Amino acid sequence: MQDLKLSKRDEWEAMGFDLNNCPVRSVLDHVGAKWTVLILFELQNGAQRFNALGRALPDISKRMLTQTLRDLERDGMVKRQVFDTKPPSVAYSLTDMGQSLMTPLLGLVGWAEAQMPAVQTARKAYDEQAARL
Amino acid sequence: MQDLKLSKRDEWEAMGFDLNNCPVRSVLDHVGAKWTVLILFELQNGAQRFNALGRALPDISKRMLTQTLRDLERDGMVKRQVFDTKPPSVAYSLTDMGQSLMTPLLGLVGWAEAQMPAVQTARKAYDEQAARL
DNA sequence: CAGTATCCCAATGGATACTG
DNA sequence: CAGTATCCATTGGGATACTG
Repeated sequence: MQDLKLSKRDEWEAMGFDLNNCPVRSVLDHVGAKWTVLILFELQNGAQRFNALGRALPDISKRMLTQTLRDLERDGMVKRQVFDTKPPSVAYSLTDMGQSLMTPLLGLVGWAEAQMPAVQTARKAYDEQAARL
Repeated sequence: MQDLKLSKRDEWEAMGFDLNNCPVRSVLDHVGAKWTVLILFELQNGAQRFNALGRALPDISKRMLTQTLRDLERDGMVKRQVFDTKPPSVAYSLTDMGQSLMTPLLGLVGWAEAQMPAVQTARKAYDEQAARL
């Protein structure tokens, strides 16, 4: 109980908690990224090749497709498999971890879809109120 | 079955789906924002005043605290209540919708905490592999 | 096919100073 | 106390062109 007077910031620092290197944040960042969730959902249908993914996603550039896939691969959500054919062929698929992420992610997305009418109502009310000033 | 040949992009457009105005994305954006989740968790402890929130959060600026709270208020997650005292006093609290978001959000955060060791292992392996090239 | 390499712009968010 | 107002650095991400 020696930290009774510490602020939350100090507590966190004492625990080695660092916002800029927070594991939870690194996952939330995936969710916040523009294409990650779309790619994850697409990969749920099974392994997909690079260009197939690109075609399935609305308006994603090769640049962002590569980058997002690399980020997911680095964190162990996606597996990249190169086949030594020519022309080259590369397949992307969900790892077990990536697959297990889908459960909480679907929870969040489901909530978002369910609440969407309420959100839009709230937003409209807020904006109209703001416009009146 | 007339859309058998349509790409996913075309399907989505046909359904009026627009990435830049997608309700699901607008929720995911909250999750991806730097301070939202921290604020939401803090508000779970009950209503909090502006400066109290600021003190509870590690290194958030007034600017970002205001902005994040406004974003949440606009979407109906947070309620802002002004007391006409002087000096002025303002209390922020979770709405029912905001409270109901905590369930799927806790699911995601819990998953992130549980997977964090695996993520760090994957990341280290990936980085070492990359360094070897 | 499956990427890289560049360039560039818009948005995010931090620092600081000021206010009713 | 609870904010605004400004300015500025970093980042995210789109467009385009090129490559093994």
